[in-house]
Amino acid sequence: MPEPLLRVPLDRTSPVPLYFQVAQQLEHAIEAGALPPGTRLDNEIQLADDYGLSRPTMRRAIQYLVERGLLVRRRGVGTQVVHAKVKRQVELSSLYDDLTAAGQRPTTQVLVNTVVPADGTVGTALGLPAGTAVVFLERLRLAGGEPLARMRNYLPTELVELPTAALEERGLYQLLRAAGIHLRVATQVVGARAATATEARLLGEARGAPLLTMSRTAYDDSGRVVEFGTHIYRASRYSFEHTLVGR
Amino acid sequence: MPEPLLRVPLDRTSPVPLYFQVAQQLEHAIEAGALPPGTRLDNEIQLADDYGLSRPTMRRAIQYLVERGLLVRRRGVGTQVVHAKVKRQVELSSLYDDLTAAGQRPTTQVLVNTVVPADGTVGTALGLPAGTAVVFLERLRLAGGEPLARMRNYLPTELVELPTAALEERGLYQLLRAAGIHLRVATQVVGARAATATEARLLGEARGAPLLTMSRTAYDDSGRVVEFGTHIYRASRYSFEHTLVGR
DNA sequence: GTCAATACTTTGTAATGACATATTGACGTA
DNA sequence: TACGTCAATATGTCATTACAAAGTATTGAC
Repeated sequence: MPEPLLRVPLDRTSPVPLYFQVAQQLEHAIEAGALPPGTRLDNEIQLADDYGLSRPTMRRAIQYLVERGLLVRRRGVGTQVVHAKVKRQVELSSLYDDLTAAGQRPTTQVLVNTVVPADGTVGTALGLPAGTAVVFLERLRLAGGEPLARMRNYLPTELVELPTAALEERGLYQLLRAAGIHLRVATQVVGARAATATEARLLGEARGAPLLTMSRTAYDDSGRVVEFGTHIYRASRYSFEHTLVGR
Repeated sequence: MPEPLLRVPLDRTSPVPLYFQVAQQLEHAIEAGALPPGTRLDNEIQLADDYGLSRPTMRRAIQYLVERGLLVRRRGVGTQVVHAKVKRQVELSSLYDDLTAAGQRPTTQVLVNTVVPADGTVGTALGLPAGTAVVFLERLRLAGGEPLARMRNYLPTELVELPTAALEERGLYQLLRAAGIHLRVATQVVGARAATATEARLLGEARGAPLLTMSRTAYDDSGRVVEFGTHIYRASRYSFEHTLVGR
């Protein structure tokens, strides 16, 4: 199958790496339907030649798309398009970011912003002895005027200043980033349970209504625990969606 | 910080790639605590030299661990250990595999194994016109003798033979793999809702009890839809756990 | 005509060399 | 002392080359 892709020439003066330029061009071609699922790409030597690149650079571009689930490669066979559109890799993002990306314009009510002694669960999650003072946030997140989630976060006190006004304007992760804290890894658990009376009232659901629960521990560049959160979402208005890539 | 790691020499005759051997050694050292979070590794040139490898190979080993969230690199600074233990990357696995890996010994009851016409939802998910005949499976998964999930799967008829006896012995994904079908990409949505009376009875929960829901569309090597499933899990006994890696 | 050995294609792994760029810290000067 | 500059250090990008291994197709023998 020939590839008469009209290609934008690469910009070697750009700070954007060549492999990334190529990967993006391919990704656009796939998303635009120019390379429908099942298409076999030329072999990497040929492609490298077409683009005027070396084979490692071309491989790197292809590898990037393989890892994102757009392409599949098999030795002796070739490279094929698997999937036209990837929702977005599971990534370390916040609810605020997700909603903003979806054009939802989220708002936040800060219910609690104080310092409390850590209980056992919070202590172990943050790697601090129980009883240590930690920042405790409780926030209500709304989208389109409707309550969506109640979020509870615990952070080490010395980490960053979090004024309530700022938290009503921006997401927690945005504020952390602005403070030069780079989140790198997180472990999270997603489950479900029934709403208590208080939770139901807050979220505008019936008592006993099913809620999605998510608890997350997020780590820094340097391995420090930055944040531990336990959140509840209205199951009627929210779900977690992502793309998995195998092998 | 020096690195007097006692290293197993690399096996150049092994079919296991050198970069992977190195990555595993580092991973073990990190998990064993020999390289606690925050440790700065030697620079990659030094490391390559220590192992007797070229820089690209050493880079590849490090890169692998960076992508899994164990290490962090910053240009001009160096490579640091972030996190000692990674739960397990979010991967394209089946409930059966997950339970087996956790040592739970799952069992399966096949409730329905038949061919039905696809309704609208199933049709669009599988990319077939509504009304097309598709294989319909309904299975009850138990762990430790207790019901855990009810799973409904829809598959194209021509894909593979799925005898009920085989489905009681093995997981669906195992059977697909055995038939030479390589799952590559999947998109899934995790939510929650209340159990209907029938569902509650089947799973041994009270009516209205919160359930975790997961629907997944899984794709082949070549981009074909292999399977569409809508599953419900007892929230009291199951949750989704994974590690996210940022940036 | 069938089956097995072989050749070819394509990706996978690895080494070597070169230059670019971000970061830190030290040094020197105002 | 404060600030800017520069050097040292580390990772990031890219090219070139060679060989290994897997999968497919072809060819040849029986």
